[in-house]
Amino acid sequence: MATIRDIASAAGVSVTTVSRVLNDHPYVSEEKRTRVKKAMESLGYTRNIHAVHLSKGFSNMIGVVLPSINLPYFADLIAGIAVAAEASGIHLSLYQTDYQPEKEVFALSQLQERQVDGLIFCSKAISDEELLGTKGPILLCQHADTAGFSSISIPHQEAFRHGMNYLIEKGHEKIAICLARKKVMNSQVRIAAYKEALRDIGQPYREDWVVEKAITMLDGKALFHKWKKRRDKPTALFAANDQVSAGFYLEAKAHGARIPDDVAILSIDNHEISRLLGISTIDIQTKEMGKQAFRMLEKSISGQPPARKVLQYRLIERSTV
Amino acid sequence: MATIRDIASAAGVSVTTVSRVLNDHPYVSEEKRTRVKKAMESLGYTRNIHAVHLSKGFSNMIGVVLPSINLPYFADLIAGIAVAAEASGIHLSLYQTDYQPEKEVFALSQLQERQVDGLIFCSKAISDEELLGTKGPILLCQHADTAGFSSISIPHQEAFRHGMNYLIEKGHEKIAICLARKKVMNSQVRIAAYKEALRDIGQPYREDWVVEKAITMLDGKALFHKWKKRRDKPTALFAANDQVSAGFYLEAKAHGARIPDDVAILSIDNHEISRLLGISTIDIQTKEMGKQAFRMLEKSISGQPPARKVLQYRLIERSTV
DNA sequence: CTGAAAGCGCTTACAG
DNA sequence: CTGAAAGCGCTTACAG
Repeated sequence: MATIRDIASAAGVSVTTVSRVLNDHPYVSEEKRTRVKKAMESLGYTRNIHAVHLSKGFSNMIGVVLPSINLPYFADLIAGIAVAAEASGIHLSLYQTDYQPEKEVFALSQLQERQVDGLIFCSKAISDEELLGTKGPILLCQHADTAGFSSISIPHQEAFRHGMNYLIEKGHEKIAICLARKKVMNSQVRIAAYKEALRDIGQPYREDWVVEKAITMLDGKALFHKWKKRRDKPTALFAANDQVSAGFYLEAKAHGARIPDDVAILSIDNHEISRLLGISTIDIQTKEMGKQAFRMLEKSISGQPPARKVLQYRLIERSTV
Repeated sequence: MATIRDIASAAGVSVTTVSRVLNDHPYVSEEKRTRVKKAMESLGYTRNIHAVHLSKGFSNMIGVVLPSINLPYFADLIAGIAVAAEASGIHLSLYQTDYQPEKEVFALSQLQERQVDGLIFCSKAISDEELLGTKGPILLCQHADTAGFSSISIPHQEAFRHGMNYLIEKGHEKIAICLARKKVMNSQVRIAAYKEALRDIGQPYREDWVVEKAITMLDGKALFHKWKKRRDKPTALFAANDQVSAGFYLEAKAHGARIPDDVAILSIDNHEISRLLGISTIDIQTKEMGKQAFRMLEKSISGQPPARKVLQYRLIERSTV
């Protein structure tokens, strides 16, 4: 492998000059520039980026931490991040955690080691303190209790409450909800909003009406059968993601249930599937959040102080409520 | 930032010893090892990975080149790659190309610069020659005409032909097909299989029965309306992906069309949605291909010669044909 | 078990 | 416009 030293001697210039040519610096005579370019050409030179990184102290690469890119929400989020990163010439390194805290800690260590210039946490299992404990630019795509790092989020509690109110206005009092994972923060605030809404209309909180691990369409499908078997049926289902409501909806239709008469469906996401099926949902601008997340991280990297941003949600009425 | 030099002097040992501790080398006395660890602890030492990379000459990172991670097929593929990479302690860097050749060329340049130790092309727009022209381990998840780099693929032509035969056996002669992008190789071989099958049953090839840019569920939905308006209707639709057939199917159902009586539907992928809707499809083991792709690339990186692998497909009969 | 020293391949003040 | 030299922070024969 040819190095800039080889190029320098082949072109009869100093390594400094070669470096200048490489970095499009001005102050290189046309003549030397061409000589250097020719030498690079004939020796098949390619820069060793690791040396550049070591020398410069950064890598133009950021890390994206997420449970799995195989879930529509995260796929959207990362698509947004990717668009913005691309525009800035920054590359993405992926850290799939599968919700395991130690994987998140690992990503943090990569930041410490300067493998990446910054980290976007699309979701997290570790505590805010652990995030704070590591120096380096971090952005969280989720509500943060602590200051000290940047965050961007949707007011999930308000949004969920809004959805509940909407269902209540439409005459529902017996409402079941579906969440992905109870322990994660977004679920916690949704449960809080749920309880609050029930209290307001004087309905009891029923543990068995809070369904967990509802993630895929197949989960939604299974849910329909559980719903059907109940004696005391909820009249509305509020799902934390469109996949679940789509599965439920399709299975319900297949078994002759009337939506929304037999059971109303509302969900969160506004993915293509909800549009296609006409499912009412709450749009949470996931891709846009990804874009803005990147830009905020970029600012942190360039030394600006932590910031917080909250995006707006929007209830989209279709035909399932 | 503390360096190993700082640690060395704080612990009263040489940098060599510090490096040995860092890399879990044997041949370090317990006593020095503890002294070094203490020093690292108290100085808050974190290794600079760029120096390691420069020194070692590799980065334990591979690049994955794909049009967009936002498409189910690629999401599956990368999920498979990620699982296998994780198991080997290798990290993933993403290159989203949006089908632009120059983005692929860029990924190639990253390989040259040793940013990544190898590259997996999940799909490609550039020619085999361009791939061959760059040294370094490359794996293509697609049929390769040329030897010189590794590849893993599904026999798409055979699979498509198999699907055509299946439809024909079921009595269909008027078959329309849907593809994502005509220019890509997979589409080309599918069109070839399509023509061949038509020739065998003495049907003319009709350009207007080859639908392009069919990618999402919404595309499928729109397609149903186009189908409905035709006088001379195909009796079967063979779509290159489950999303399209799902959109078509759902819209057909919504408008009272009978499947498969009015129009049969077959697709390729075997994603969750096809299972949910009972759509007949051809399973192409996308995730498994991702896993194996990684392992093959790993072998190339460790110096083994290029290899080719072909995976099997499987037609899954459900209720739409 | 230990360390001095060379090397990985760039960038960047500094001096001219 | 140009170059000699120091520096980025590790790893790794080599010699002991």
